[in-house]
Amino acid sequence: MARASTATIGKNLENRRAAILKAAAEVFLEGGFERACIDDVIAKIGGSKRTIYKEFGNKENLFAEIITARTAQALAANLPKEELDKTDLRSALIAFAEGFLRLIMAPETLSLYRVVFGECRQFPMLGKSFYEGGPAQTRAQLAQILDHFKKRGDIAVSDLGFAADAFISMLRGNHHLQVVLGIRPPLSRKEIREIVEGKVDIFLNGVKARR
Amino acid sequence: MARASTATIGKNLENRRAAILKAAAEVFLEGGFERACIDDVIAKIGGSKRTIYKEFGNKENLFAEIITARTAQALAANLPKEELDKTDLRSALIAFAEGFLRLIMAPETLSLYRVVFGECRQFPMLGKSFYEGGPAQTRAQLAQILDHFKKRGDIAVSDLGFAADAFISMLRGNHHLQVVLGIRPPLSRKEIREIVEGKVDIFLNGVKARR
DNA sequence: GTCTATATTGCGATAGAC
DNA sequence: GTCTATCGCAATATAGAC
Repeated sequence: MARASTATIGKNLENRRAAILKAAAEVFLEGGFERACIDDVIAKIGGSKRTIYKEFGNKENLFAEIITARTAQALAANLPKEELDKTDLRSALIAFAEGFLRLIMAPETLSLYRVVFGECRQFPMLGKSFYEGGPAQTRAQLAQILDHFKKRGDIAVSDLGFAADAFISMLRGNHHLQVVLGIRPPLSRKEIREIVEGKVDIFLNGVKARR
Repeated sequence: MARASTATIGKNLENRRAAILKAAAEVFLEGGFERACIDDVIAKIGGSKRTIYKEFGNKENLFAEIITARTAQALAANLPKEELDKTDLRSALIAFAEGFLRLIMAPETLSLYRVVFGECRQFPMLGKSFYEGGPAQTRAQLAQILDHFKKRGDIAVSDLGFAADAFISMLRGNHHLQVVLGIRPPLSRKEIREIVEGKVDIFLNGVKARR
């Protein structure tokens, strides 16, 4: 669109590549692949389209690099490994759950969700790399935590992968759906804390009345 | 793209409008708004683009009509209302859950998910109408079911909306995520049945060992 | 059919590393 | 000074809304 006025032009190749990736991520994550345009990337950082094409070949490659990089980054920003020996099951689940909800409520994660969902049909590798880099890792981490407490005798179910799946998806909840869809703002830390306690209790004890 | 050879041309305006909506739905749900093109709609049903623009004004209106219609349709195809008096809590939840999973695993529902997620940022009303027409209805239905059994004393939690949310999102699970992302095929009826039983048991009893 | 948007390329000019 | 990446800008080509 408009020319860049005070453009940040990278001095050498490393800076340049990084600047391109950063600006392009903003453009692609805002509107998805088709709506994104190379001129808008240039408008953000200045310079020549030629450089982008020399470095990435075409629009698809640039897009793919951005999505995989973002997925990996979300992974890295993931939940801190607690010392499980010093805590109990309920506290461990609460800590895990709060970290997870904060992660999926972050604006960058939300954009990633929208774009990957919207583009996974046209770019099948996106769905795969997103799932492997994100949800699969989260599930594996939680399964480990559950395993720790199962060995202690705190957990009664046999299939921990299944239980981890159940808990994680329960945590996402309609809240996450609403936030992704843009019909309510991301949950605050306080709201997260309240929701997490309720869900952990359901996960641990169920809703059935004890007779 | 290519011309339609044996095109189904509607005789009157009603037929024509319906034919346009049907063909356009396929085009829009396959690739989202930007990738969809009016020429592809015409290629499916024949006739002139002028008719489409006369009837719907522009691409956005056509898109919006399709999405709201599809959401309403998904709602209509929703879970059958059981006679709750003749069954028990566990059976009622299983029946509800199987209906829900079959619904969200249907190809048309999956396409709707992808497109609405991908476009909700650019068309905020999409997110709202989708949520209100789909997940909100489902949640309300389940809350009613839970209320019935709570009055019977079968359920111990107080916030039934919260519990309904927890159960529904637990049902979606990573399976739904994987299917939407295209990294595994939709669950068969048999797989649904097995998964549902496990999740219902977690929802009712929790995973914690009873001491 | 008209007109705009945009991916992609071509090429001479330039600027910083050495 | 050379070298090389990048720039700036124009040109091509095609798609697609209307």
